[in-house]
Amino acid sequence: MSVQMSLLAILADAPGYGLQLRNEFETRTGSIWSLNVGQVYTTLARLERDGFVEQRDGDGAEKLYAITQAGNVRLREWFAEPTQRGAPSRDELVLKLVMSLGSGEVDPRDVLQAERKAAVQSLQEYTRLKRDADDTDLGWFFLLDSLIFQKEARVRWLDACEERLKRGAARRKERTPERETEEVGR
Amino acid sequence: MSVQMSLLAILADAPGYGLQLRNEFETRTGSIWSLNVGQVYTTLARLERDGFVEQRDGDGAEKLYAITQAGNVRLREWFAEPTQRGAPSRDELVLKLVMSLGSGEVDPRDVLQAERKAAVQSLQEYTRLKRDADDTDLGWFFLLDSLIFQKEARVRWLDACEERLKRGAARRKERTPERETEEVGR
DNA sequence: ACAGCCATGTAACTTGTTACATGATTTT
DNA sequence: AAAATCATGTAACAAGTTACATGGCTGT
Repeated sequence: MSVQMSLLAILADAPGYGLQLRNEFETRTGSIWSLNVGQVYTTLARLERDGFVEQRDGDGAEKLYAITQAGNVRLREWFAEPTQRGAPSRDELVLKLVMSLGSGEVDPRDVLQAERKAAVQSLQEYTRLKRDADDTDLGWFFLLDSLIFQKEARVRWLDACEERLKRGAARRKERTPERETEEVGR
Repeated sequence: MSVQMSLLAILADAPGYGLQLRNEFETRTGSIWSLNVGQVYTTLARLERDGFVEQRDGDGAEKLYAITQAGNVRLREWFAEPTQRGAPSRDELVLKLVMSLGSGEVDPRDVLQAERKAAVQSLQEYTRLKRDADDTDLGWFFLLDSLIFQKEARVRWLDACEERLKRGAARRKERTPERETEEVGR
């Protein structure tokens, strides 16, 4: 949905053709969310199928696309409705952790640690990007901030989980202290 | 990928059949991430195609599925690798905001506010769920915490964006104060 | 007999995604 | 002329998702 609506939003500003749209998309998102050119064409075809865009005669060989009335309505809807109403979308990391709790297959603490390492690393990367960012590019700034906020929250959550696991282990240890270092082979 | 790996993780604990897997999935995730039964079967078929699970003779009419050697390897890989390496995945809300900045079509502040309202609402919902949660169910607890942490971060981010927009508008107002309430019709 | 649940399955569709083919124009 | 770049497009696939069909078994 996101790609479709993004292209629609770009077309709402001005008609355009394939490559132009790709470039505009990458410009607006600071190239952190890249978009395969081919996908622009497949997406445009699907938007046309649904009546949200239409072709116009281009100056040269380019095929101009323009947003339709229905497309504008849809776009306004998209802007107005809050994201992700209903059930929250599945979160791969949380799923991983929850699944690792189920059995003795994998130590959940390993999952937490691997993820924490990677999270801190990308957090540094984002912070560096922000330091070098152009202050006047609001979109880029917002995007980076969002990445940073989310990653920070993730790191804090990882720490909270680890803390709780530790407390749980300690409590279990009080009762059955002799089996702590047991390891299942293979 | 997540659904496949989740089923694989469940099968790693014990062989099982379709409905059983669905139920186990929903039990582990506290039913907040529901799973259509049909999807279990399509996913199992794809896992079998890839050699990660195999069928066994069930007691009655049920078709038992079990994880294979290759499946176990894949699963361990999944647990070990941090989520989402490479480019961060596209974030619909951020995309929405960035796209709303591009033109005069939509006021970004409207986007922020619609989202903030919805975010605070679900945050309350999650907090209520956490209050009523069973303390001994670690997975459910982690899951809820993750939702809460992420939503809190989102709200803070929304506020930061709004703040920055306000500052930007004020600065613009200093220079061209007379055009503040302009609105493009249609 | 029939309502209801357990259990399996599948056809059909969506969005995202890429690898590849094709031709035109421009640069070196 | 060869290499690079612009521009369009398509075939093919993955993963998620659901609506619907089918059959068996159980309790009333």
